[in-house]
Amino acid sequence: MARKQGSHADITGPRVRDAALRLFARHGYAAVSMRQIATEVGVQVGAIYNYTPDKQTLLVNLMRDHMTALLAAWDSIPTDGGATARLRRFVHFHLGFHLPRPDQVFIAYMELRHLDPGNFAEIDALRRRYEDALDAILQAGVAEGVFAIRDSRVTVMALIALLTGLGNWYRAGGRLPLDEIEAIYWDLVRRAVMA
Amino acid sequence: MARKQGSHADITGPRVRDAALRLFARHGYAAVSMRQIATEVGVQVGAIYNYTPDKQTLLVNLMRDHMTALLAAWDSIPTDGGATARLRRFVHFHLGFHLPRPDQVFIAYMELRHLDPGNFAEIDALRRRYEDALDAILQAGVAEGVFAIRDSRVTVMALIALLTGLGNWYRAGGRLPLDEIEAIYWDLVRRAVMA
DNA sequence: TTTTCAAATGAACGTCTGTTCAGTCTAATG
DNA sequence: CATTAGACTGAACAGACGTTCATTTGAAAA
Repeated sequence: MARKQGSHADITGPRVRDAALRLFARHGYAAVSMRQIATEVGVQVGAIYNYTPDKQTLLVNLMRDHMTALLAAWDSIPTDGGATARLRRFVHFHLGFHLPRPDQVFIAYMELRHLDPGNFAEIDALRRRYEDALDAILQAGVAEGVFAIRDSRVTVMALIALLTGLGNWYRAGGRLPLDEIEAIYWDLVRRAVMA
Repeated sequence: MARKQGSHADITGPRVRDAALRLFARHGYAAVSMRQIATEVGVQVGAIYNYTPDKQTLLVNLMRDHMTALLAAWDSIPTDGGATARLRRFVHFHLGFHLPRPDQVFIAYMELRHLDPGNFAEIDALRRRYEDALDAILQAGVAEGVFAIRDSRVTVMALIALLTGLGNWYRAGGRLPLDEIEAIYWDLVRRAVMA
C-alpha cells in the first residue's frame, strides 16, 4: 500500500547533505542560504525541509558524522606495538583521514561557533575523545622511556595543530608528493617528542 | 572656516572598527550585520558609512592592519645572533604578538574566503612575507649546520600552524602559566629542527 | 486501471539585509 | 552672534532570508 520507502528520498537526501557540505566549507555556514543549497541540488527550497528540520540541524549533522567517522576509523587501527610505532601510525592515520576530506575538516573546526550550546557540547566531546587517543600514546611513550614530554596535554594540542594545519596549504599535484610531505611531518613529530 | 577635523570622528571611527573586530571574530563576517555593529557603537546604521564605504572594506582593513602591524613588529626584532637564538626569538615573538590578539588572528586566518580576489591577493602576500621571515631563519640554521631540515617551506608551514594553534585553546588563568606553555612550545620547535 | 502517498512545487509570511540620502543637530570658526 | 560643515538621524529602497504549507505530480501498489 505504502510506496517503497524513499523512491527519490534516498537520492535527494544525500545530495542535500553533499551540497550543504561543499557550500558551507566554501562560503561559511552563515553566508549560505537554503535557496543556494536547493539550487545546487536542482530542487525548490521547500523540498529541503523534507530532509532536515532546519539549517542548524543540517550543520550539526555534518559535524557529528565527520567526528563519528573519524573516531570509528581510528578505533579500527591496531593498538599493538611500542609507543613510537603507535605514534607513527597516528600520524599516518591523521593525515590519511583528513587530507581527502578538506571540506569536513574545515567545517568541523571553523563552524563550531555557529552551533548552539547543546550541539557545541556534543561535538566538542567527540573532539576531546580524539585528543585523548593521542594523549594515551604520548603517555605510553613516556612510561616506556622513549618520549620526553614536559606536558602531554599541551603536546597533544600542539601536534594536532601541526598535523591538521597541513590541510590548509596542501594541494594534490604540488611541488612535493604526499609521501614525501608525510615523511617530513613524521620526522618533525618524532623528533619533537623523542627522548 | 572648516571645523576641527573629526570632532567626533576620531572617537566613533575607532569604535566602529573595534566593534566590527569583536563581532566578526565572535560570529563571523557573514553573520554580523551593519546594524549590529551600529548598535554596539551606540549609533544609527547610516553613521557607520561615514567611516567605511562598505562592509567588505571594513573587513579587509582589519586584516591589513593586523598583518601590517605583525610585520612592522617583527621588523623591529633584532636579527643578530645564530639561527638557534633567532628561532628562539621568533617563537617568543610569534606567541607574544598573537596571544593577546585572538580576535585579529581569528579573522586574519578564517575570513580570507570572504575577501574578493584583489583583496585576498593583497592579504595573502603579507602573510607570505611573514612566512618568509621564518624561512630565512631555518635556512640560516641549515647553513650553520645547527638545523637538520628536509624541506624548509614545509617546515615553515608546520611550525607556524603549531604555534598559531596555541591561540585556539589557550586561555589566561588556565592550568599552566604562559611562561611554562611557551617553554614547552619552544622545546617542541627546537627539537623538531635541531640537527 | 484505479488508488495511494511520498516527494516536490510555488507562493507566501514576516523579518532582516547592505546601502543611500535628505534633513537635523551642534560646536567650532569668523 | 551668524555661519559653516562635520556628525548623525530616521526613513526608505529593493531584495534576500529561514521557514511553512496547501496543492500538484507521478510512479509503485492494489
